[in-house]
Amino acid sequence: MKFEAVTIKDIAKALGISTSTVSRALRDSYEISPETKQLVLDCAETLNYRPNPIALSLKERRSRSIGVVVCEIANSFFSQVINGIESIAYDKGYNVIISQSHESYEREMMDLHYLSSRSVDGLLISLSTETNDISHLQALHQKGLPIVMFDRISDEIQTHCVVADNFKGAYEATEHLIQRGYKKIAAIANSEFLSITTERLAGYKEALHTYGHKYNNAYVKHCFYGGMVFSEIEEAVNKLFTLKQRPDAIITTSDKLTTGCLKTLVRRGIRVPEDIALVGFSNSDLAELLNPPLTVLRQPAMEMGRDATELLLQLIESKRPITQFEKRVLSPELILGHSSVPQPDLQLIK
Amino acid sequence: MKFEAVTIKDIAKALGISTSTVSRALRDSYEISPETKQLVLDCAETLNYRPNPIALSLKERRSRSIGVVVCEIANSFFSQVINGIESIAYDKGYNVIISQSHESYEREMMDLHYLSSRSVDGLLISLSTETNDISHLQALHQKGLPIVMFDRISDEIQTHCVVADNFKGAYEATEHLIQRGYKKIAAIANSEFLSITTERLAGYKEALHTYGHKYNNAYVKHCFYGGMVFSEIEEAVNKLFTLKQRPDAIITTSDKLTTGCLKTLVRRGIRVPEDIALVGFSNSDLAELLNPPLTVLRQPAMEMGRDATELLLQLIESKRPITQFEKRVLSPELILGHSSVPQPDLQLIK
DNA sequence: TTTTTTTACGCAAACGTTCCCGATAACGAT
DNA sequence: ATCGTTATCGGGAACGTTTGCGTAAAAAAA
Repeated sequence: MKFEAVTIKDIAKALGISTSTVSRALRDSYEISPETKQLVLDCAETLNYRPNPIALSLKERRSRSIGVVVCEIANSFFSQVINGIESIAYDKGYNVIISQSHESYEREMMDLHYLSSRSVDGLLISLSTETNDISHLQALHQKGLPIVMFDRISDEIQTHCVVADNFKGAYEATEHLIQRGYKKIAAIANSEFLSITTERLAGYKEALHTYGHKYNNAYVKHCFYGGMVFSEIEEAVNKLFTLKQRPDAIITTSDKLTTGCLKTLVRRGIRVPEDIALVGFSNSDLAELLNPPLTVLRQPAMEMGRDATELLLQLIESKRPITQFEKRVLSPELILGHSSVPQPDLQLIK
Repeated sequence: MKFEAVTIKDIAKALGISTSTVSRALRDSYEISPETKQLVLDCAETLNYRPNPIALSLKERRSRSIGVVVCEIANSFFSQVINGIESIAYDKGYNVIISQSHESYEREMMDLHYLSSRSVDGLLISLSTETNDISHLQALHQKGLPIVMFDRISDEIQTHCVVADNFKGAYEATEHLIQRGYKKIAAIANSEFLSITTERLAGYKEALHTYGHKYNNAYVKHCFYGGMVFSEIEEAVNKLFTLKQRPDAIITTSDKLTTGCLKTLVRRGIRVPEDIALVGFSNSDLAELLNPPLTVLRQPAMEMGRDATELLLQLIESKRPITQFEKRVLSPELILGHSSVPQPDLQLIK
């Protein structure tokens, strides 16, 4: 069932020379005569020699692969991030090993353990919604594993980070709703553990404050599993709708929450934006095709992936330990749809 | 920048015994005394020993990793397949390396070369839309690399396959449109190279034939890049709309084509299903939220991934060469939306 | 007691590669 | 003739692990 790969030994044997010579010839060392080099190169060609990356990894003590931990691939934002990661890694000859936490802390730990046992050279991670304690990451980091965090970060680890300007995004989305005349703006957010939750809610609150709206705690609902469990969103929406002061707009803080919220509203027969407006973070390509076309905050996902990977490779390939860390903050983009247009205005559009 | 991992040598040195003893103790060999075993185990524990998988791979000549080649991760169908693949691989201790062809033949070749040089133990692949010649795959297969194909397969390679019942799916979708009263049903399909194209169009034609509709060649448009190039879809739609006998329904044969087609129609201000009906293959979770809610053919993606992985691991772990190959055919599911409901019926629904 | 068996461990090779040290030969300089 | 250079190559250790074989001591059988 196994096919025998051709090694430098085979070339050496075929040519009657030593493996060291073959190795050096292939690496174009100066101490090999041009003739021998050519001989080796030709022989390697005809035998279809491929260097064994595993032997190389063992020798050089690096695997030329990086680990990626995200909560879900089947999520527009993360799959776009991965595209960014891949594009850079591929160019630099690095292998990308992707694993999903499925928003589970336990699973994240397993992934991390798995990746480190696979001896990846570095790690890109966006924390799971359940993750509160990051001592497992700390441990890896202190052992010297280069780590770059993106999107859902933690400042308990001193390293490079790449995030969207969550505060600004949420601020602008809320401001947008206010300017459109909405008065009672609710928020459905992720787990309180997550950095994005804190930052986005802060932007939301700040916008309310700036425009003289007062913050209502009952208007903010948290979905611990970030929408992985659908009933969570249903419950959040239900609670908002049973308030005496029913909100007239909702802002959601992540992809899954946004589409999940819309799904709940649609299934309950609540009209958007006539009954309630909706604006949310989402990187779905289908936002404009939804009913109604959604006003979304789109993160520069691909770019985030690229940036994070560049920073990681920089960390990996640096000779001396790096102590100055960078936090890149990219701007999200507010893309207008119809889900945030109050009824009178809507007539004008249609 | 590198952290020194603890090896069996360290344990051996610490305990004053040989590495072979340590190795055997860790593997719970019968020829090691219980006391020594305990000693080694304890020592490994305190030193936080982790076996080096690279050294193991080199020794055992297997990497315990499988390669996956799909055209795009950011595609509901494929990300769901990957979830299925991952779930099985993870259980069996296999690593999954994902790479994307982005529907490019050249890129697929590079991916394959990369994966094989990475010495994966097996390969799961769904061909790119450009792929016409599969001699590169043949070569790998003949060298003994276990391969399982899924979704977009080729019967030029004798191996396990996992596919949806494309014929039946397309037949049922077309039948559905016919029964709803549509008379002029067009199809927007993928590259003619792809197995799914042939099979799905065959189902489409068969349904037309069964119900006495005659097949019109002008009603079938191919998108060579399967919707990766958006203009392709626009062009296909435009051509259909310039026909003297304008079609009253469209069936699309893949996820990207389905949503791309809807996007084109929406942007052109064409109403669905009032002006034209739409049914397509899609695994998007958002189908029901679209405007209009889409009637889709949903493939059992997760299950396909799981099945394919099981078959692959079976191939990999088999002692003797396998000559009997299996082709698993799973049923897609027709999920009704509003995009395939003629106008009068639509009144009733609303 | 002697012989055999069992128990418990070590030595060393192997996986494919790189690279530090030599080693050899040719050649010019002394 | 001797020496130092230079060019070109090979030997062998090393990366971390497993494993076949050998062997000492201990236990069991004779």
